[in-house]
Amino acid sequence: MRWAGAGVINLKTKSGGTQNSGDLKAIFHAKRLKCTPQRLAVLKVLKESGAYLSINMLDKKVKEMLPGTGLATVYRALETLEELGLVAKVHLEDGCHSYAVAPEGHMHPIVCTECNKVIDFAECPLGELSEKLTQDTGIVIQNHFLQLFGKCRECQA
Amino acid sequence: MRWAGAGVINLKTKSGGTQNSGDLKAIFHAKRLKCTPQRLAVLKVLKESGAYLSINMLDKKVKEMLPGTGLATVYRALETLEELGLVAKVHLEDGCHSYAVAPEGHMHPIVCTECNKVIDFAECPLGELSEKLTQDTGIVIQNHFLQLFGKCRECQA
DNA sequence: CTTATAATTGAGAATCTTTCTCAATTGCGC
DNA sequence: GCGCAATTGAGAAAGATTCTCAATTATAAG
Repeated sequence: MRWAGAGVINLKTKSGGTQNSGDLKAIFHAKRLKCTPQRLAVLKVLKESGAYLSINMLDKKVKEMLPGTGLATVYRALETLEELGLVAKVHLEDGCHSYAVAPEGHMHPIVCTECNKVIDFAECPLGELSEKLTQDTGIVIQNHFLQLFGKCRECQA
Repeated sequence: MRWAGAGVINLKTKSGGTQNSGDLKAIFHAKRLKCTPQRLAVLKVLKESGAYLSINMLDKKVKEMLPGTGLATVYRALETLEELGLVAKVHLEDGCHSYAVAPEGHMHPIVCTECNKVIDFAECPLGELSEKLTQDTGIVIQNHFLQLFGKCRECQA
């Protein structure tokens, strides 16, 4: 079994957005989705972690927070939360999918290769570049995917 | 079954590097790896495609070129070719892994979201940004992953 | 050109990941 | 509270990837 996030506990690097429970309800209800304890638990685990967590790590932590939660529900919750823009999915280098709380605004993550902690930054260099590339190549750039990898302060020790 | 590369045939957008058969042999032998027809077939399929191909598409095309080749061998060949830096693995948005010939030098791909054709560009904006981010955050940036998505000229019609 | 050897392969089994099915449950508008 | 549609849990099913092992093969050495 492969999983990311081993040993990552409550780094709280990300604020995880500023929605309070009422905001969240509204976000769900706006799309006729129910605000269920399972979905909230998945989001809470991600918020408290501040790191990219793999499905398996998430499943484990969600079961601790809300015993009885099924793996399929974790998958479904992540799908829903991603559609709502509340969590972001990434592809770690080993091919394992992981998830983190989605940052607010247009940001990109720096992922610590040791502890999977995430720090987002806003200086996206792709706006200008995209225009230039469109001019040069004729390709209409629609989207981009950018992640940086590095070693965070704590893990440099 | 999901697969990328549907209907992508011989776009020849990428040169696929300049190794001739002798160079390739040397590359393999330098790491005590054998230059087998299966490995060459996988590389050839990718070179002739110029697009990101999923495992299943690759398997299909390799079997056409070299009947009898097993799926496990395609997986193993890709692993080997990736270690040698000859092919690049990507994560398409649906989570499906795909592979393309690795570009020469430091480049990033623009992937057409319609046909999966790949065009690489060299204007990587992350050198300076990485330094700045390291100064700002203390994180030592080691690596980055960048892909652009768009619609190529042909697919805009 | 043989031969010996270690790397590689094919086939299917095994494992892991993700999705699906369906009856039972539960949030939420009324 | 009631009723209904959305959601859940559990396990089955499907899909993706890796493993096992006997048979084959590329390669270096003679």
